[in-house]
Amino acid sequence: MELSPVTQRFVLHWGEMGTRWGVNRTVAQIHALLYLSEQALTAEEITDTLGVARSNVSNSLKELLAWRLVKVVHVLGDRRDHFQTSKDVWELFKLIVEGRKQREIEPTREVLNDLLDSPELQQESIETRQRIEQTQQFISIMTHWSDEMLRLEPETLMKVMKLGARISSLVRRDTKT
Amino acid sequence: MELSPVTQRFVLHWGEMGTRWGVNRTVAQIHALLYLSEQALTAEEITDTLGVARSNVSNSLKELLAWRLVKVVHVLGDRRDHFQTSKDVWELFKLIVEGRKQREIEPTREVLNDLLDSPELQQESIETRQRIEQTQQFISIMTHWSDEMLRLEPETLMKVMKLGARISSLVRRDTKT
DNA sequence: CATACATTTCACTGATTACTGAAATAACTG
DNA sequence: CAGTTATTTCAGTAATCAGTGAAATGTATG
Repeated sequence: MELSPVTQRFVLHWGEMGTRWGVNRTVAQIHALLYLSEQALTAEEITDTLGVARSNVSNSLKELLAWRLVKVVHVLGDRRDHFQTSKDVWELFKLIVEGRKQREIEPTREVLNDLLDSPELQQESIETRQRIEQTQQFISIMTHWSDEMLRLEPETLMKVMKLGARISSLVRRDTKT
Repeated sequence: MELSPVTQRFVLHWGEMGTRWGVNRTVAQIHALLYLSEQALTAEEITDTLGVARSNVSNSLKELLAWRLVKVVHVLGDRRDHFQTSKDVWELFKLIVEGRKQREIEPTREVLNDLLDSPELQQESIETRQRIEQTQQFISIMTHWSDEMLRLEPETLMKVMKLGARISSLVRRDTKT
């Protein structure tokens, strides 16, 4: 499959950024490709379009499936798997945040809890103890809040965001009572 | 400088996570060390404590300075630079979000704007054009919103977060009028 | 301004991660 | 169930990134 100029630039850029986003180039390219594609694509088609090894596509798709960013669909009369991603930016965003939370935050939270439980903690200065505790609390509050925000209806969330900083007046009014 | 068990585990873990957070191990370790340290430390002290090459510390500190996570302070009667990081989780969080926005989002926003401006765009299907446009809009809204949120007073932000999902009722009430 | 100390640069090595392609396995079809 | 097509595994290679240590550069002080 030949890519149009715009699609090609989009896919290549997404690939470049992939590294910064914590996934490799191929994974990001495949996701970009599926995102712009009208139909679900087979691994073979992806391989041809991107010009990478078949096995690379296979592994990358597995990673995208693990992130739940891509799912398998089937086409009548075709035994091959076809792959598809959501076209809904919000949905994608949620999945990405969720994934990153699992990989980038959860392990740290566990370690911090562990440290706060450990008997050696008593040997530390008050400052250190406080700092670890504050870090742990901060992470808890942030993850809890982000969970709640992502559970809201997109429209509601949109309203909240549109409100922006003016939220502060609302909050002040609300908590004053 | 010898590290206590708790500090050591903290520093090592922070280092491990560094890679997932987009910085290398040493950078993350140094940051962790400064975060728990009562006083500002010299590059030499950091080198000894972490057991890495002096030059590695130098480069890592430079990276931390670029993130503005660390700053140089001076001690009377000592010509060496001493390095310090904020102990305020909020402040650190803001700096990290800001840095990641610059590195992970800004380039994409530019490319998308570029694509939307390009003459080749006309060759694309309506669906593709819409998808790119939605992506661009989404990024704009999100970055603008996060900018505003991070500018709020920590206490205000705290209230907003404590409110959590109940924000939706507030918003509904507010926009109904 | 010479010396000593402090810091950075840079070429190299080591470690990690991404990708390939052949071989193995699995899944469907006549 | 033999043949065909689809998919995955895996060992090897390529590419990238992290870290080292010697040499070069910079900077304060007697």
